[in-house]
Amino acid sequence: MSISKLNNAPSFTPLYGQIKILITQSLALGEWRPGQPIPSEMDLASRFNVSQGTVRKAIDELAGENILVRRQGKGTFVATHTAERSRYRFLRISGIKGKKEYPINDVLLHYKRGKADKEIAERLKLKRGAALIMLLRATTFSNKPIILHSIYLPAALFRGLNGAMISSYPGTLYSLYETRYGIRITHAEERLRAVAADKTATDALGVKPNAPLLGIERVAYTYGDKPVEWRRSRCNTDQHCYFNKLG
Amino acid sequence: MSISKLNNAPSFTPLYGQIKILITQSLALGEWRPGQPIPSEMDLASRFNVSQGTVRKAIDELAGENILVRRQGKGTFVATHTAERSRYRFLRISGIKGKKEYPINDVLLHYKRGKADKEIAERLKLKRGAALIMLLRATTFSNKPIILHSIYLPAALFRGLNGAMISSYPGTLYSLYETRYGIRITHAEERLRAVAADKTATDALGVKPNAPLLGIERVAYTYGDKPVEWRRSRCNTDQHCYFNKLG
DNA sequence: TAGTGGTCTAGACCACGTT
DNA sequence: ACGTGGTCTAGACCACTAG
Repeated sequence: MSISKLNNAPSFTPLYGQIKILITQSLALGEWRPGQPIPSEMDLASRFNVSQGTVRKAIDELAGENILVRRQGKGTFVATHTAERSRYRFLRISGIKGKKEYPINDVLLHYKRGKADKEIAERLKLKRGAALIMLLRATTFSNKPIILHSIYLPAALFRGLNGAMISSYPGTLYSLYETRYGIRITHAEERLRAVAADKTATDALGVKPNAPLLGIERVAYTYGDKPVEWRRSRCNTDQHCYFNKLG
Repeated sequence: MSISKLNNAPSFTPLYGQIKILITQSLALGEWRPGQPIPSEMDLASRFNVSQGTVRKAIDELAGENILVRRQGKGTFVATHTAERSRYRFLRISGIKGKKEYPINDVLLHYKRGKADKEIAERLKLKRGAALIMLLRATTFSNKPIILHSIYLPAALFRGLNGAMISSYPGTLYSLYETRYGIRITHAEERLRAVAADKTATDALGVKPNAPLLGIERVAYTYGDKPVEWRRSRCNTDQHCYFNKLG
């Protein structure tokens, strides 16, 4: 009834914060899988010897971070990239006009293996020269290639991954990471700039040389702020743009 | 003790949601001013005839939306753009290298009045031809102009605003809206794309013609999703970029 | 009908800032 | 010492889903 009694010291961590950490650990260890329900609030309360209200506050925060999803009357579930709903969490580009629904697809253009240079090693917190998987991929709207992605993955985390697996997989890439490798992307950081189209981009996107493109660098993380993927994307913003809300 | 009893109907609004609306109304009407404290949770609880916990939940959400700011031991305050802390809430551009602190300033280049064309009228929910104030403004980092803003304001909301007021004001533009006109920007939506530099941009930013620039369109809102400002910005991203977190 | 999350209450106690 | 927000509890009742 009071882990907090062990914690009168300088840095005070509330009970619900400790519960949050315990729940996150169970998630990271795979005790509860994406898409599956976690135990009810009452069950967790008795398991951790706290009140339902304390568990509730921990779950509230995890739900706010899109780690868990609450469904009234049904239970609390581990968030998953498989749900169609979450497609736009990590795809902030959409069409500029009207609200037509575009069919969105991804095409794998190139697959190879290589080693981390200084920049990628820094971003992914790897050692320089660590083995990487490198993908070149295009996102199409209405079958027109709009975004070109150069994607870099630590080979150690994705053993056995190959081009055929990616091409044949029906969902998003993050859904593949989750279902095939148990790696759930929880959050990401992006840096945007305007760049001139290079040859790779003109070929893949069908734009003129030096056309202005929206350049996006992204580091994607899993539980515990562990970086898992780095990508550099270039987007043709003639008919599409990047949406953002400032709160 | 139960406004909610009036509300067994199809759409159910919890008590704390109603309290949230009441608090927001007091804010919009100026009963509590930016930077000032609102009444304590206990005071509000007795004022609204609900428990402290219900007021607490309402305030929690408003604090999550950056409408209010909690300070333990001191009270709950109306958020303000005057605080240095909030400078970066609406400025997502920063330097690319190291973590040097750049002196950031704004320069007014041009001031005029005009009428709303179709696009601006739509964005600001005005009638076509409504009176506007138009600003051309540059944001400088280390005294170098990096971002050029074309800003459009409904003249009806900013009576008497002129170039001298803006140039002599020491804080951010949103701080000026707040202190001089009682209009607090609460949130905004942005659309980003890559564009080629036009003459206005080459002159103000010192880049080559057709250089790729990051184009940002923003609609800024006050309480009740009321649009108050529209701006189109162009940013030189050679040494700076736009940061974003995806949750 | 039973089980889940969602709301609301009342009260105790803690952490923080000010007086 | 006092008042503020922050945490935690225990219990009642509501809303939603499913068998």
